[in-house]
Amino acid sequence: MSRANSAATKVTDAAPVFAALGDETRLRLVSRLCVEGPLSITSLSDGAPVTRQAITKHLNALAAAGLARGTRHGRESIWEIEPARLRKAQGYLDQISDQWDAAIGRLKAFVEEE
Amino acid sequence: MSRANSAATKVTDAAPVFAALGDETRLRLVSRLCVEGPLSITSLSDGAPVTRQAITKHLNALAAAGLARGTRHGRESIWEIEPARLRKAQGYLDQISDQWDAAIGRLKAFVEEE
DNA sequence: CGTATATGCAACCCAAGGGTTGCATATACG
DNA sequence: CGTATATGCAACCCTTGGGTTGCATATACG
Repeated sequence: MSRANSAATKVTDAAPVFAALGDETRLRLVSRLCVEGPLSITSLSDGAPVTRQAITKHLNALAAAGLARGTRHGRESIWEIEPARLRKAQGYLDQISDQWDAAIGRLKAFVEEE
Repeated sequence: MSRANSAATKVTDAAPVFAALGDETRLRLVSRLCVEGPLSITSLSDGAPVTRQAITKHLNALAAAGLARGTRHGRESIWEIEPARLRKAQGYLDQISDQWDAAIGRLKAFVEEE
């Protein structure tokens, strides 16, 4: 089942990425940025149940995890998704489920061997 | 790119799952359970840099996220992975990256239309 | 039955994280 | 130039979460 699974990174490296995705507000930001493309901070704050400052903090958290990137254009800073890290997160989950598949395979082989 | 993507769940539902995976200790537990199969708490604690109680807490956190399940056998409780949730987490990431792909597609179409 | 092993429960500690308010700063625009 | 808009910075609050220690409980085993 594993998709093109390039990096053979240590699985535990994924923790910060998952942690970044593990917040509803941030996940919603990621989703919006994916769907609507690059947006300014105020745009992202519109309709959000929290303050603009909170949004800023979350964006910085996403940036720290390498999931998003913001650049200043004039008086507003535009944020966009960093797709590479998203792919990498998928790779991590694939690694884990591959391990699980392999374990199932070994178990089945062991049982049938009896 | 999207794999067999069954559930059309709200993306934000994924947050608790990612949050559960967003801790190095827990991610290591998940990995070990995938590779080595069902294990007892003390087995999982052996070699870990933290206390058995800490491991127990993390296992309960994984259980709360639906990622693992423990059943008591005699005097020890054996923990195993709940693969369904793992698949679901993959589905979430697929949803997000699909959205991103779609956005790219639209952008490209828009540019070429000019 | 007595002891060692495997967990569970509970209280407690402390740092991190999400959220807010208030104010400063910088850029667009008439 | 003056004003409105878009952000940045910093201090502060409070809850959550990871981790620990101490003790109770239950089961395997000689």
